[in-house]
Amino acid sequence: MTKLLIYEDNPQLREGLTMLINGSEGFEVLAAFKNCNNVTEEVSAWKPDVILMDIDMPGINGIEGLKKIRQVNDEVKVLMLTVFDDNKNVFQAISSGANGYVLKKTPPTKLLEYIKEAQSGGAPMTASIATQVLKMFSSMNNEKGEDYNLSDREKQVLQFLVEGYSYKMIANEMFIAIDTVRSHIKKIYEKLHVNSKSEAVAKAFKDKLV
Amino acid sequence: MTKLLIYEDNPQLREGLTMLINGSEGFEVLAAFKNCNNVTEEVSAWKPDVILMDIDMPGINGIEGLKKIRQVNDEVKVLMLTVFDDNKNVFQAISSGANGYVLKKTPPTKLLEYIKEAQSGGAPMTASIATQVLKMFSSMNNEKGEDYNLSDREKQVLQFLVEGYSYKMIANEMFIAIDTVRSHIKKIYEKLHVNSKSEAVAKAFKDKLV
DNA sequence: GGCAGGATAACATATTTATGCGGTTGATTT
DNA sequence: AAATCAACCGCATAAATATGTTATCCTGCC
Repeated sequence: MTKLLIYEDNPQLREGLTMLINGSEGFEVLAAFKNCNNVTEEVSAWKPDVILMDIDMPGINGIEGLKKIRQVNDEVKVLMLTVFDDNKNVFQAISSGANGYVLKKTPPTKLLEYIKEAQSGGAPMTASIATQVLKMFSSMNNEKGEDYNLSDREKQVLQFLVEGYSYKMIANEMFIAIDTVRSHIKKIYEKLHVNSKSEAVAKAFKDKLV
Repeated sequence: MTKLLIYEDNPQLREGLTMLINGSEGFEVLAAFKNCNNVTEEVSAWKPDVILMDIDMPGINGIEGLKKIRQVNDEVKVLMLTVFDDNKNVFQAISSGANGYVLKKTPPTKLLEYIKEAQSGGAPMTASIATQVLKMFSSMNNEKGEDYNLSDREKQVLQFLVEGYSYKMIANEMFIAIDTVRSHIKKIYEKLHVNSKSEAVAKAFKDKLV
């Protein structure tokens, strides 16, 4: 038996969801609320398996509600419900620990599937949402432009620079003379087209060499 | 009619997939290949709607195959097939432009659904994969952990440091004495708990202060 | 009115860094 | 056998950086 809580400000939809789910084999709605004012206490008291959370609610919205829940409970599965596949909300919800993200227009049978999927550890998403997630993901990955072909040793040295080591410390760590460290670093600067330690560090971060 | 290409090195699975899909209403396998050696030409020649791409193949693997495809075609939907939900591969595939990612053990009817979903612009993912994607997503968004409450002026100075400016240059840019720059930087180091320029720069990148 | 804190500035000093030059060794390629 | 190149090391010097102490001015706050 899958036990649910529902948070949805629209009375019709709230009733509709409750009826639908209670009328289905293996599901039970413990309670349905019209706002998140007492979400922390309610979740603690009812101990549901899955929570349906509307995103667009007056007062405490769904994202904030989700955050409140996650402060006290990392186990319960939270399925976000929304009308639009709005980029910003999707991102926020996901990074706040939502387990799934589905549009309200999802057909009833599909919704029940999604709930089951969420409960069993999946991450149900409406197709349009999933696509967005992948897009965001791939857009933030700059596939490390240049290579600069640093030698192995030079890469090691750069690594130490990034970690804030001085020449002396690097020499110690690598069991070589400080002058050799200098040589390596000079070479690194040439290859990276920079002329100071901090520029090299910045470039290492920007170009994801580290 | 959904037209497909299949890339799969295992002969049994390749045949099995082909039979399954050709035996289903509305699907047609244009061709099935055992490696990606000529993937670019093949895709250009056959113009499929969807490509099923095995990840683990000898020679050119599925990820590299995908990249080759994306060099010449951004439209075709590519569905990655894999045995394991291996973290590294998932990330690579997604950021290389895969449209979906499903496990080989997916039941036939489900697979056909996924193909349809991919074709219509969705992003079909096996539950375990979707969960991983969400995890990666939320872990990489550490919404600027600390604040260090740098003053406005200090933030400006840090910005210049990150961009590789020397004290002298910063003094010039900000119309203040070099000793004042020193003062600011000393304060910044205290607040960031570091004691060198490059450490400050590294921290600025890590904590997304810039 | 006093107090805290940010922004400004000067002075001194030790350390680190950047850059130049030179060199040896050993592995790989041609 | 000659050439190339990464890795190693030394010396010298100028510039930049790190650290300390001190002090003024202004603004917001109780």
